[in-house]
Amino acid sequence: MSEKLVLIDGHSILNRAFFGIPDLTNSEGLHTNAVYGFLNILFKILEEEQPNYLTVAFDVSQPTFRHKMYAEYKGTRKPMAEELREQVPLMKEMLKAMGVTIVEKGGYEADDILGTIAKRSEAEGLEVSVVSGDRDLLQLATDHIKIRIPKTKRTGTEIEDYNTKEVLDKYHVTPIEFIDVKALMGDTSDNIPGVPGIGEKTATALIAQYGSIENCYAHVDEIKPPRASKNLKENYELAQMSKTLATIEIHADIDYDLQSARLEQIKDLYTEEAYLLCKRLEFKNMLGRFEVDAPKNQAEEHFKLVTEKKEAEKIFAKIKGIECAFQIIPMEEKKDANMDAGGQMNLFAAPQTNEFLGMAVCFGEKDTYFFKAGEELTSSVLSDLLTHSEAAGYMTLDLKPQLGLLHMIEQRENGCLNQKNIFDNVIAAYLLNPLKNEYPYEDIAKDYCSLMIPSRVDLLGKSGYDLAMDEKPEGFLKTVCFMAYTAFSSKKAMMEELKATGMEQLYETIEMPLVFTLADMEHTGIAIDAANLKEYGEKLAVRIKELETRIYQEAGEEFNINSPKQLGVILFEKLEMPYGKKTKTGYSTAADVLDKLAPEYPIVADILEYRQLTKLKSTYADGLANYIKEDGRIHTSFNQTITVTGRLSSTEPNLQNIPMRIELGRLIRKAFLPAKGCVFMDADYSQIELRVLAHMSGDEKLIEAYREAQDIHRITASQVFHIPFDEVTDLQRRNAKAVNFGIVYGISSFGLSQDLSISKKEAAEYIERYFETYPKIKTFLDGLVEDAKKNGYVTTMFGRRRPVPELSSSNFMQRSFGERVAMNAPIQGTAADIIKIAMIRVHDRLLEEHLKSRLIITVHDELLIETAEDEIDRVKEILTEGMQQAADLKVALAIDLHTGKNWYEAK
DNA sequence: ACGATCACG
DNA sequence: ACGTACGTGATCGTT
Repeated sequence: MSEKLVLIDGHSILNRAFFGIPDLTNSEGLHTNAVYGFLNILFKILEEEQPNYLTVAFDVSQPTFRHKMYAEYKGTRKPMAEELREQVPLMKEMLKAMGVTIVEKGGYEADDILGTIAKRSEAEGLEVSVVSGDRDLLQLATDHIKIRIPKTKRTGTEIEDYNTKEVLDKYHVTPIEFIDVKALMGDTSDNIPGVPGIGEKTATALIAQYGSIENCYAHVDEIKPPRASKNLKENYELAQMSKTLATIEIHADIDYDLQSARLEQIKDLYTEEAYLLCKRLEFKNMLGRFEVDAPKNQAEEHFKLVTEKKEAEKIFAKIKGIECAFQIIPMEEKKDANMDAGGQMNLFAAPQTNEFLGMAVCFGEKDTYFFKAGEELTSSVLSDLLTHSEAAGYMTLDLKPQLGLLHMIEQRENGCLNQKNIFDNVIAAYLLNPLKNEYPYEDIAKDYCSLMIPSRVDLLGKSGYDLAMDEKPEGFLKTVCFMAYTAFSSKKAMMEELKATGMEQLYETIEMPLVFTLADMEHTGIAIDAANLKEYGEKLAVRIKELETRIYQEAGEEFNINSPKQLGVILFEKLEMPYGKKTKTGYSTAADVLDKLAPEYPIVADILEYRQLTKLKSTYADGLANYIKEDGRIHTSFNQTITVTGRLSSTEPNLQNIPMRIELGRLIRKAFLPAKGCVFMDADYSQIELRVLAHMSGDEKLIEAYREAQDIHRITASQVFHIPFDEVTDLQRRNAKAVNFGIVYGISSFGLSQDLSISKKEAAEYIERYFETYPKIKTFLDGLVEDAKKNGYVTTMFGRRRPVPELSSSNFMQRSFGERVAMNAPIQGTAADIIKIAMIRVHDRLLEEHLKSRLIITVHDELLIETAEDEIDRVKEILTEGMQQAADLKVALAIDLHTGKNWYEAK
């Protein structure tokens, strides 16, 4: 069998990948989508073809001969998008790292290089595949040269293949004739002028009949229709030039050594260099290909396993007076002491004494230990050893879940390990770059120590830690040791970076203390009346059943109402309702679309109610019940490193989106109860974001407005529309309120017009009047966008940063998004900073005064305290003062405070 | 795994 | 001409 060569049109495939794959950016801000897409196509082709040779051709950036000819004819090509341009050198670097032969030569386009190499190689008896996104290359197709055109589809990449036969079938001309077709019809994207008035149809017909442009002219008077004949006669030179432009050079003067392009096996591409580059570009799922080749890290040689208590004590004694990193992996599910795997009682099982599987400790380049929890050296013993080790300072990755295991919940101190001397590298990494979704240890090691270390997935695969401990003890040990090693090694650089970016204070006085506050809140949890929840769910079920029956009747058939796809077909095809919007996948059935149809079609109103009720039942009534623990309470997780603005988020379950706006949903809050002898005390900031805006912009009129009126939206309306306060209509107030919201979101006339159902022009007028009334707000917001453009980030009052990479995008939509983000982030972020300060103060105060009351929930601008009945007055003072004095603004930080015997009443 | 939808601030 | 308000998470259906 003959040998195989794969030739790739570098720029063309890069280009295709760039437009086919949504924007990807690594944490350095490098755009990487094109490189990523290119590699995917490359690997797919290689795996399919298993070629013996591989070569990639690139254009050189200077204008080429063919290009120049056309440039004289009509301007120049459109410049390449910046996000793509920066990926060209990156792509070449990647290919070089993989040892792939790259051919490029000034004066030639990639087409010419591909054509020349393809023809030469064919002559030498090879099977050639040319991979390109460009149909121009079809002229090269023969029985031994296959043109492969990848298409990015939703289902993945599909490749169209063309040999002579496929070209004939699809275009009704031979590959050589294809040149002439192209020359006649022209191609704007390829800068081929073509003959005016001749399109694809005529060109194909002419060439199919006459075989070439030259022969067309030989018979030009026979040609029909006469219009085509006339056009041809008048544009002879243009046709000639087009043909030259369309013809790919196959005798280019290039040096190409086939043997140096040899590829023994695909695995040869997975070099260490390429691995490192993939890591840098953060192509995580690409790394799987490199399995065996992950380079070893020096530190790994010094990881030691310790199981003896005596030895452990000796090692912990060494930590005194120096810094030490520790890392515990909590058990994913607490194993019940007396149950066996099947959940049966097992009276003979040893009692479960270990709360965690082991602890890694690192206090030097050559001192990383893994202490495996066992019978004598229990997790509790390990905790004590650590907390009494008298280190000068500690570091760890993701402290919060470890605090309980170290017996530090609700205790401000435990031995010498106290909250003042712990550094959490993940929290620091989040502050330094809040854009990432996760902060795995290998990223921290890479970003702050330039260390390349194997990731958890490299070492353990995708299995959970618990399983890994049993199945891959080696990998488990290494993972935890690498985490401690990373925490130890990166602290210094991270601390310096925090100082350099002005976030040291934010880190030390807000984020770190908050870790302890949140741990306490999660630990306390909130009580739920399961019976109440169940009853509520049953009530919903009855009504849902009714609605279901009616909807099926009205539709004339049964279908899945929860499927937007099926619902779309029923409403817009079967029942022929006018559809408003469309989504990528079909008709939109979103609430705002259905709202407009509801008055006319009873079925739509029923569907809306059905949606509402099933949402309440599945997410809240049934959903929350699954999270009730043995203590009758729900313990949510407050995540501190998720949002880009500095807010917290809540998961498993999310207690920050419990229904409120609609009465029926709001009733769920009656199932949230205070402990016996307690009431709920709930306080929320009144328009904190608008107040922050007033302060940060320094706009006197808005500040003044806050000093005198309770109803800020009404006074805004009065000032913007120049009417007396008492004469503001409800509509005017509603409009003013929408504008106030819009301002905080980074206003756009389109967004406001959508919200108020008015024209874009009217919305623009509102905004203009608003800015006339409060001129400093406009100056402030414009300044934020300017800052963001200049620095690449914006900051909150307390120094929190939000990078805004979208502002440098060449895409209008992305850039506009960047502008809105630049306006919103400092406001939303400052509000988040403020409530965090309040939380810490309130929480700490409750502990200092040894009160029984506990802070248990936060919802962005709201705090909920489970308050002992005999402490109500004092807690009210603490909460009020804690929230109002959290920041010193030019306007007061007003709060609304309520108490009640459940969350419904307290809010 | 991802999009559509909808709950909250 | 482009085509959107800012920030989240859970559930469901579809791929």
